Amino acid sequence: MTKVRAIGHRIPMDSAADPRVLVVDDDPALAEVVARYLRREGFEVDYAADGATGLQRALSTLPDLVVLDLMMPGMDGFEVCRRLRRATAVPVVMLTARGEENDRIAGLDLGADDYVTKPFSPRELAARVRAVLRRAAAEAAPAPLLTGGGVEVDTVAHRVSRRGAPVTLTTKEYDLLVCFLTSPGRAFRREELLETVWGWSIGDTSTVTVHVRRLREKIEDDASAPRHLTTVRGVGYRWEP
Amino acid sequence: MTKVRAIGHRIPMDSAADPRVLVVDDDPALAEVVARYLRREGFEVDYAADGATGLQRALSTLPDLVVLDLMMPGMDGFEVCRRLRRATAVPVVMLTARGEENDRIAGLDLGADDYVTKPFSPRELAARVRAVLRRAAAEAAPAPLLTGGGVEVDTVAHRVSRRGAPVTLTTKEYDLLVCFLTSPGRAFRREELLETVWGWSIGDTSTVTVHVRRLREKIEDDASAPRHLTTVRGVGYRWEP
DNA sequence: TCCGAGACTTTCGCATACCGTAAGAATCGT
DNA sequence: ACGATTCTTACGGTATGCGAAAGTCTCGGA
Repeated sequence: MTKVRAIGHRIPMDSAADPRVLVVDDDPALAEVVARYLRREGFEVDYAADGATGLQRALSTLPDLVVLDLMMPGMDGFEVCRRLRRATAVPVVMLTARGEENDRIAGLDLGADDYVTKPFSPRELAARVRAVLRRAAAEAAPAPLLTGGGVEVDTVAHRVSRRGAPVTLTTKEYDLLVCFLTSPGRAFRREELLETVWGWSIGDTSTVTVHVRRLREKIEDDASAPRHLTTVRGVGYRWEP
Repeated sequence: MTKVRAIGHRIPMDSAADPRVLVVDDDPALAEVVARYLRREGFEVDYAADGATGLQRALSTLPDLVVLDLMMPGMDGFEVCRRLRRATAVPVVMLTARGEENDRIAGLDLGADDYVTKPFSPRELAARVRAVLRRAAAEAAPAPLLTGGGVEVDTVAHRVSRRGAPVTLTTKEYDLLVCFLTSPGRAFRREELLETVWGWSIGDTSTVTVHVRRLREKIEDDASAPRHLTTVRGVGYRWEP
């Protein structure tokens, strides 16, 4: 995972309950419309009528997302967003007036995840809210990792690390490692590896030997006394977790 | 395209033809004025004189947008809008009498995308119609806001900036960047990019190489030592946030 | 309709990292 | 101790990615 989310942010997908949205707007009529629509769309909606209240509510209830009006008396949307960002990573959707280009840019700078320009339809807002939540969930979802013996392989990012430290492998080394990690403890014959990793049905098995050696050099503490990628004499190699 | 729209709703931007608008109003004189103006503004206009007919027509012809009078004998605008929403996602612009605040709220609540209070100028209505169509098209677009590594992409405005400074990208460069930013950290094979961005199943992958290079030239501090758009040797490229 | 600018694609040469082979050294099992 | 197996190292060929530039394509203006 690349980005660390701040403490306390609930991830909607993880919970069975509906995603909770906090709407902060000084126009009660608008907020009411928005809230009703969002509720019908399956969100649990809370409401605050000004910036200070909204901030406090957000920090205490930790909603899944905050809909934030930009122009408010007292503490405006900018300020709320900024303070919110200090403590949490809760996604924010800004409501801005049409054509406030500068405000939009500044809003992005402050870490708003999306913006909707007034006038907007509740349907549009709901769509944006859903999209942002989807993105946030995807971002928080950890990448599937192959692990074993202090080695981690992120097959999505195509990245390898050993005790947290990044390791650069060549294609063949990578394929070999993945092969071993998907079947830890299993002994692979050289011919088998040649078939699986190289796609050869016949060939010089010393090729495997050399690549295993190179792989050991990168992921073992002591390549001449391997503890994970061990030799099975007369057969081939095996990964010890 | 990431989002599936409700059945049968044409997306105006996708079609070369003029957007089709259905006007539903029980006042033929008013409808005639509106229709004529909208036609001159480049819309294809259909007309229905009452709610029931309008609903049926909307469901059968699937226009790009419906202009709906609120007060009608028989089935009123509320009811039409509600039933329309059950089956389609077609945008709706409501025509309401002045000062009917409750109606306005209820209309939006039912999923209307905008409202115009009577009396209105045809010009104003046309402007609203265009705005709603634009929004509807934007709503169908993928993740509206993408950021990572100091680069910001506004997919709504189709605009890219780096540390706040605007950057102009060509189409392919833009598509590439969007592709990377929607899956940061993920390693893309060249063939994959060729498939996703170019739509080719086979082709010369050096095309990707060259475009990636150009993209680096524009968004990296030092294109020869890329920090975000990195090469994954033997595989392709990856975006580091 | 023709032309030109910009965008896109293809080609080519270069530098480098990678791969496979071979040959000698070391190690293991008996 | 001895043969078989594995390890280690070195080296040349090759694939890969990069950079530059020439060759197409497309679209808008004259």
